Amino acid sequence: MSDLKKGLSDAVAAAFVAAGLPGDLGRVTPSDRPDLADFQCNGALAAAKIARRDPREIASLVTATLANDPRLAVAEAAGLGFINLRVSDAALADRANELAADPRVGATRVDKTRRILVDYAGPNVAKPMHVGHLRASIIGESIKRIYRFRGDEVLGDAHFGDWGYQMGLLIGAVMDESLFVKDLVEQTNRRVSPLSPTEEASTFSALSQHVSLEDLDRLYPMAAARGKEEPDYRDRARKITAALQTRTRGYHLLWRHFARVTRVALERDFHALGVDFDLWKGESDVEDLIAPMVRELDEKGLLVSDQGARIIRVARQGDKKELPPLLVVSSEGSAMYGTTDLATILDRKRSFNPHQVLYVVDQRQADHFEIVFRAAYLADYAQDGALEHIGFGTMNGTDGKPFKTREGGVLKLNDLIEMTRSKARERLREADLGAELDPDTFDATAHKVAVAALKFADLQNFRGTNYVFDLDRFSSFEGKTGPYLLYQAVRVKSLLRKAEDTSQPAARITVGEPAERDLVLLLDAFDHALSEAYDKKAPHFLAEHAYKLAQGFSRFYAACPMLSAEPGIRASRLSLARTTLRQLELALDLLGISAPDRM
RNA sequence: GCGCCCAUAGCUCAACCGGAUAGAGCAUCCGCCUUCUAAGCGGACGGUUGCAGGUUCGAGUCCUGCUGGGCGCGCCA
Repeated sequence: MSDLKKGLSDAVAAAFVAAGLPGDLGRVTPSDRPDLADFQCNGALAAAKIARRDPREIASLVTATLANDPRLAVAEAAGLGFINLRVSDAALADRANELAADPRVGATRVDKTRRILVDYAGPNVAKPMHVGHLRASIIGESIKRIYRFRGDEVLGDAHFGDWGYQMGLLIGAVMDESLFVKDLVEQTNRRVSPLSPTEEASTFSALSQHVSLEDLDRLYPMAAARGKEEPDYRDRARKITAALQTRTRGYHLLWRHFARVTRVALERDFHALGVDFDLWKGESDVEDLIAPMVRELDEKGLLVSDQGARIIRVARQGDKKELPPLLVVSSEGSAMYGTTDLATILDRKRSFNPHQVLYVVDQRQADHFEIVFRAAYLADYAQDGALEHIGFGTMNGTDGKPFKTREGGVLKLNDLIEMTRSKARERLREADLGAELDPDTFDATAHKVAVAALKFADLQNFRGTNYVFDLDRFSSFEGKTGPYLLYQAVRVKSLLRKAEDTSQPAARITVGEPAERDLVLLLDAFDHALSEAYDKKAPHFLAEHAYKLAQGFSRFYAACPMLSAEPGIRASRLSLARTTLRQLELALDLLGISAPDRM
């Protein structure tokens, strides 16, 4: 099944070929002039250039061929050589019925399934998520869903920051604070035999009594600050880190506890945001790969000694800018974050062998990824071009500077969500919506509204640009917002409930009113928006579509009464409304947004 | 200093390999609830697409230069 755009493009292409011109000139796009046409083709203008002929003449030639096409009510040459196409109501109705019968509501699949790994969010042990994690989570989740829905085999990996110096800092800080933990860890450190599973379980349970996520939240910033100030404190943390890396039992056990409590809380928070990962591969998971990897890189002749460190040079002839090398081993003998990234690429090649890895990470890391990717290609850990950095802009406050709280601190993600949720509750009460809902449902609804507000505000912008985060604007819930989209979905649901004919077999859709035409044309444009979002790794194409669809529905809703219409019209319109709802909810789902039943 | 990104309506953002009259939302103003949820719908106002050149029948889009802003530039991640 293909959309009208594609079907008409084929027809126009054939007409160009019949006129002795290249078929790819037949590309059809939605019309810039809805008053004149539904679709247009500008190929005659381009043809005029290459064939040195009059564009109007070519356009007339093409439209003459198209005159017999039963799908077209109008095919005419206009202006300088535009080809204007208007689809017949019957063809539009056919397309609408096709969509109504399609479980995917018009969305096609990719021709060839690939294995795709999406690396996004990147939460850290013991560090609460802040607004900076929001974009990565939102965009990454949507890209993951879009790729999966289009037919690829996709894994989403949280890329958990669970290793390194900060772990040493934290272990030290926790032991300072709790004598119990200190004793437990030191005792375990001295053990020669591994703990049995039952011993492990009871130790974890004991640790849970003494070290909570709140403790970690509180201790980490303190420890990080002391590490900067006090050399002794820093040295101890380094020693603990080294001991952790050699699996010293007590440290390792405590570290596993950190990772556990953090991950449980993070998964809960992510899930509330509609963000779920298939993998929680941590930096620690590739720790064992690093030493052999370094040996192998050395054998491949890629490692170079420089200023006491071991590096891979990645600069190429013709680079505009001289890229720094990848630092594989520091002069102190430790692995750098680029080393871990490289080892992760190797690990993924072995475990999943992805055709493509998408790194949904802040744009500022562009150089870093370029360096790591080049090193990976040199080492043959990935096929040239298989690694792609999907950069996004920073989230700024209304002053245009990176988002900060009023006190100048970093806003925790949970606080942000709670602020949005409370605005949503307030707004629901004001509008006297959801008054009949029980308290639990009311809260769940407010939560959905809040998530929609946050996510849509982000996803309506192209990911590459910075954007201004303005909670007041987002939570006003008027205009182009997530709640608007939910509201339209809820209106359809309410309508269908009232119609009480959800069990009735889908009625034949007919098209007559302008609002009906426009709505069907919008429904038809879904696959294109989805493909664009897929190809460009840019969910905003889909967000834009969802918004236009909601808007189109709202116009239709205002212009075309359903429940009071005569039976044939009523059934047709209800079927159209139902199809719209399905596509709208599908698009929202691909954005990571879900609509309540009532609000 | 070198490099990357950005600059579109008062504000926040779109614009499908270069095409007709550059579109939405907010804000402002005017209309529309005895009928399906007014978080809605219709309408008005609002633009020399940062500046200057160039390529082209045609440029927000491509090229060059400039101005202004953001970011990055090996032993933190």
